Amino acid sequence: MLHSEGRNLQPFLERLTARSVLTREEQQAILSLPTHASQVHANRDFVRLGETIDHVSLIVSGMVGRFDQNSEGSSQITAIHIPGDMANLHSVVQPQATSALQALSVATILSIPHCAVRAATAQHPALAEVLWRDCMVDAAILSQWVVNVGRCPARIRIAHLLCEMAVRLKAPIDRGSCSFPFRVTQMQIADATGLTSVHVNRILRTFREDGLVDVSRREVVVKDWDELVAAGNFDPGYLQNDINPEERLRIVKLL
Amino acid sequence: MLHSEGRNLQPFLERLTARSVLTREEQQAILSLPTHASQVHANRDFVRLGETIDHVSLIVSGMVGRFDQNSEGSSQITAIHIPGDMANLHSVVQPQATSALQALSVATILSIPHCAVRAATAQHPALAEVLWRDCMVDAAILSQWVVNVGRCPARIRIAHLLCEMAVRLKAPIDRGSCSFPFRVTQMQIADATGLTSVHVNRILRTFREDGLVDVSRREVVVKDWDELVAAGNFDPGYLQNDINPEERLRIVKLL
DNA sequence: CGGGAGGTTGACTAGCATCAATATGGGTGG
DNA sequence: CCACCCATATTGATGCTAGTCAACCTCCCG
Repeated sequence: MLHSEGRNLQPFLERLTARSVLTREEQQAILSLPTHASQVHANRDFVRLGETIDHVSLIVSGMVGRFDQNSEGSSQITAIHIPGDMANLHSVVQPQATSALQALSVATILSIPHCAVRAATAQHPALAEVLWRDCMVDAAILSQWVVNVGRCPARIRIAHLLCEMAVRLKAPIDRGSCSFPFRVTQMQIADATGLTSVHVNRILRTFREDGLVDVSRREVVVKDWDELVAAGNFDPGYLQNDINPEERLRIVKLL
Repeated sequence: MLHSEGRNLQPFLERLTARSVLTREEQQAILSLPTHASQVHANRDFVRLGETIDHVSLIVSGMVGRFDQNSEGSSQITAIHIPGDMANLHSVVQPQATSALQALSVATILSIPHCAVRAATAQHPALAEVLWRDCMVDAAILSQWVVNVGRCPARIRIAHLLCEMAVRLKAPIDRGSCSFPFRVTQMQIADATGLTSVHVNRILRTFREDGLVDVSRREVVVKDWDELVAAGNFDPGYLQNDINPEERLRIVKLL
């Protein structure tokens, strides 16, 4: 447990200010939140289902999956969180976990006590709305996920996932190609898309053979971004990643 | 457009106070929200995808589906809202609709302007957290839905949907049986579960033949609740419908 | 250098989609 | 009040997508 300086919260603040307008005081309140850093290992819950927790987890490095499972025990990843994401911001208003959290590969997280977040929102009411808003973007992603899993064949589901991750990770596209680190197993892709790892493997092979994208254990190399977007029926609007400054919301009026 | 008295907001207030502690003033602020009533017809969007809206929609009677669709046009219902639900509460912080809303059969809704909701949260900061919390329950339902659609065979998906609706509608269980109004078509069930209407029809037949549950055009008659719960792997915890008063949350401190 | 997790491939199967034909029933106009 | 009509429900036949089971490979780590 290391104590960390406020600069570690900068990515989270940037996430918030990309979508909402914050005053200098509100920004300072975010940056002043107390944190302590820790490492979490892959394949081990650091938040267990049903557990009541008293802190939120900001991801600094690595990726974290939100895991649910059916009664037969087969698991489904319902969200993938990347650095800058608050993996369980919703726990501020709903402390009893309805899903488990697990790193997809080794990850660094910053824990922030609920009470600190609550104190900040009590002092700066607009922050509650900013955080609420952030949660609703996650919900929009989740909603899109239901459509993918419910109404798309495997090829589209996987292509869509790869597109979503590229956009969220802001992988720069250079002459139709891009690449980004993606340290997940095929089994984890299967859990995210509601498929089996065997089938994921076969689809990834066709992607490779078609010159669309190479997915290895450590990274994704997109060979033809436009084709991948087409293969995944991908429309990035729901990610709300490209909001112009003038469209950013301010709910409680500025003084 | 009829102007309606505050008592119409009572079901919504009850929904909120079931999970959160509100002061008398905060309760009054909810009940004083300005509304106007309207009817919406089945199979016609009353909120269109991408539209920017300036009001939220409280459902008074009937049921409303949140519709998404993939690029081939096949639609997926990502949420079913019942009377007392605010179908698009999230639009307060995210006015651009990422899903369409459509009544499943004729429904009555109360529209409430965003500005009124924002004014209420500005005056009573705790309300923002109460509303945020309500949105997060919807998100938990959505998350459960991904698991169902992604990891369960058709029989389980449909049984789970029926169980969820029974619990949310608070259908009383009498000697292992219960029934509740459910005016939806088999096609709508198919859209909710990510199946085809043909397959839904076949599964419903087996339910009838097995003496589990009768689903007609207008209502659901559960013959054997325990068996239906077993068939749907249903655990109602995620609905947070049974929170004891002492567990209700208050985030911003009471004076 | 050995072990184990994860990747790859094949053979076979099952569940659900698709297409198509017919039945039903509730709502409407005459 | 009846007849008609359209949306919905029902049923059958067939095919495809993805699951299952199983064997083997490969790479990474200790």
